[in-house]
Amino acid sequence: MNITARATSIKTVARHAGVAYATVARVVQGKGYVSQATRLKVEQAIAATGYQPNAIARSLKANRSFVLGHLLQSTVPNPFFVQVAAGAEAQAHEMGYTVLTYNVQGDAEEEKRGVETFLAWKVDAIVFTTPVRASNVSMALAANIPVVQVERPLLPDSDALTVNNYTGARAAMEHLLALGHKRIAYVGQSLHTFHNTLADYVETQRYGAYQDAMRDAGLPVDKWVALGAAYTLHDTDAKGLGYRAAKRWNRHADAPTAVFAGSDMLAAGVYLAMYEDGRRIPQDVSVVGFDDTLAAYLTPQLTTVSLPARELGKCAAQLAVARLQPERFACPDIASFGSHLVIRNSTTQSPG
Amino acid sequence: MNITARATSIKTVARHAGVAYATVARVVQGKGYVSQATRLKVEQAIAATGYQPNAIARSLKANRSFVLGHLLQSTVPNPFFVQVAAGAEAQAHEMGYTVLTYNVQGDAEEEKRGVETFLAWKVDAIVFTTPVRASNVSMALAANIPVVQVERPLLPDSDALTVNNYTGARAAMEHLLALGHKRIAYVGQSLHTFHNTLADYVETQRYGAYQDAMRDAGLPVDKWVALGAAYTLHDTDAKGLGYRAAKRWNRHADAPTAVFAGSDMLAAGVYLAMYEDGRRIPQDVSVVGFDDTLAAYLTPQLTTVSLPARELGKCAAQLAVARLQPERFACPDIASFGSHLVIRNSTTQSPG
DNA sequence: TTGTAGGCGTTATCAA
DNA sequence: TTGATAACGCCTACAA
Repeated sequence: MNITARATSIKTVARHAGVAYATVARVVQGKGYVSQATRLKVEQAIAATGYQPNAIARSLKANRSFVLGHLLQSTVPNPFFVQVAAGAEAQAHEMGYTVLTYNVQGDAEEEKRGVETFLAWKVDAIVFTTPVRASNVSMALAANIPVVQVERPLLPDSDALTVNNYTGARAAMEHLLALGHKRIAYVGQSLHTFHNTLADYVETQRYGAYQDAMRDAGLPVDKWVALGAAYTLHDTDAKGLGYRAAKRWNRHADAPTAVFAGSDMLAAGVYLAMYEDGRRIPQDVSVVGFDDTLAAYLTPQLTTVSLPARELGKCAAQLAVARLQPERFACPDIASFGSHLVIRNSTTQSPG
Repeated sequence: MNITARATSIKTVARHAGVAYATVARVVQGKGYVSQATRLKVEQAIAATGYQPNAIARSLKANRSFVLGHLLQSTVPNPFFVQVAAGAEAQAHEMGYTVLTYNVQGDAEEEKRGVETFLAWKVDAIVFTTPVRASNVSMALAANIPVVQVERPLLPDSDALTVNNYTGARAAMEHLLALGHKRIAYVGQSLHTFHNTLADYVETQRYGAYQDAMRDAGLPVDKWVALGAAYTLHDTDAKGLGYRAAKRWNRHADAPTAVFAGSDMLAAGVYLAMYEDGRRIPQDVSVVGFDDTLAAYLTPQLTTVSLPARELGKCAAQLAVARLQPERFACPDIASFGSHLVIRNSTTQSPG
């Protein structure tokens, strides 16, 4: 495998067709004057030599790569970010852009390497879904290219796509309350120890909706709450926070009749604990999840709050491109992301 | 946002330091003779200007990008390929390479665009996990760069990493047989209608293990079999083939006491059907899955066959790099991938 | 309508 | 030890 063998360039084609290579360039790009006869000659030469334009050279010259860099906070086990990525790719392709995806797996140093790689390769814009460390976002911004932060912005200085998690979470709570539940537990991601309202955006909304709903219903806000790691980055097992919290609650005679879990993965752990302790879902205890990732694969299928993952990705890509080519692409509506409750079979009337 | 603003180059640094730009290049690369004094001057200039080497220019010159292109057959809903991708990235980074990941989502045309993109960007090697269409693999091979096909090779002409699915599948069957099950059903991916032994590698092994085990045990091989789509690319719902097959089987008085599902996603569907029909897992019916993706999130936790997803990715990356730099990196052992049974809580003695 | 030539940011080969 | 310069493949004035 001779790695230094170069592919056929515009020059090879030109020699083959007996024209200057500027002529080949004109044919390839389809602009500028070229006579029918020479165009034909060149096209034949291109076919014969199997010429493919070199994007690297083109990008070096144009200072423009038509590539978007997409940093994913993690890809396993929570598939949410992967769904965002799929949306971003689809939208970008439609607009003539390519997306390079870099999985950070929750590691800020890895995220730094990702940003550096993207900057070295002169991507046209960078999307963070979601950023891990604020300084990495700063680094991207310093390159003076469009930056989009999806779902959990860490810095206020760039475009950000946030989802109203409150409405969906509140709807979930109202759903449980309407079913007559009074002892409703919450298990979710703990807030950052340092005070960063931007970073805590999502958790604050989910947990806040729980607190507000309970308070408004005249129910205790702090009695059944477990905060911790809602998404375990490296394991693939339901026996995390949700499992442990539910096991603990189940030891009480007046155990909760409903659990609102801050993620589907936590809900899966709650399922397991309930199964082990002989509490049936939904007859004995109702469960609501969040994210709609695992939900439809669980038995019974999980009532959960759905987020517009794919749309977020599409919007992020469109926003980045709109910043790059405002004359060609309109800025999408970035204020419209909501969450909504999907009622399946894990919730029912409170047993009393 | 002025997208044509160019970043500081080696020239800016040279001017800043009052040296020729070749000198800066020597400092940046750390090779060639540079006096202590000028090195210091240059380093200060680099810091002052915030210079970052331009990978595009470097790659154009060197005809070498230190980038691997990774085509993923799909990323949602089945997370298997994503796990492979994470392994490939980790290994590549260790060897000084970057991985660009391109999600194909099962679409052969999209895969074609992916290969074209990678070739245009002159990636050093291409990994298919797994290839969708043979001609796309051919296209990659035609560029005369290392090509690795992971798990389901479509062409025999390149490096391929395959997993012995038979041993794990056979172990699953022996497990069920040892538990006294006689009416064991199989639900899995249908074979290709066109005869391609390479493409059918995986399915043939899983289904073949079922058939062999049943035959060797003197049990009927064709009685409880459902073949179809084991991974639904676009939906996120358990109500697919596994669900439908189990619902159908459950209508018989002598319904199977065990189900061997060719994927965890199918097993999730089987769970749902059993739940709806009041058949308890594992007391009334045992279930075994394949892939170990959803398994630990299901209730009860699913006995399944685990594949070395991460290791496959790592090996694919190492293999590609070994082909590129045989003097620096050894070729990994590519013949050692096995599958193994992970016994959890979805299997028990046959009820009779 | 076509050809020539300069430059994008590097690296590498010569001279100086 | 340093500097000048020619590529790499492509694009684009400008000249012919």
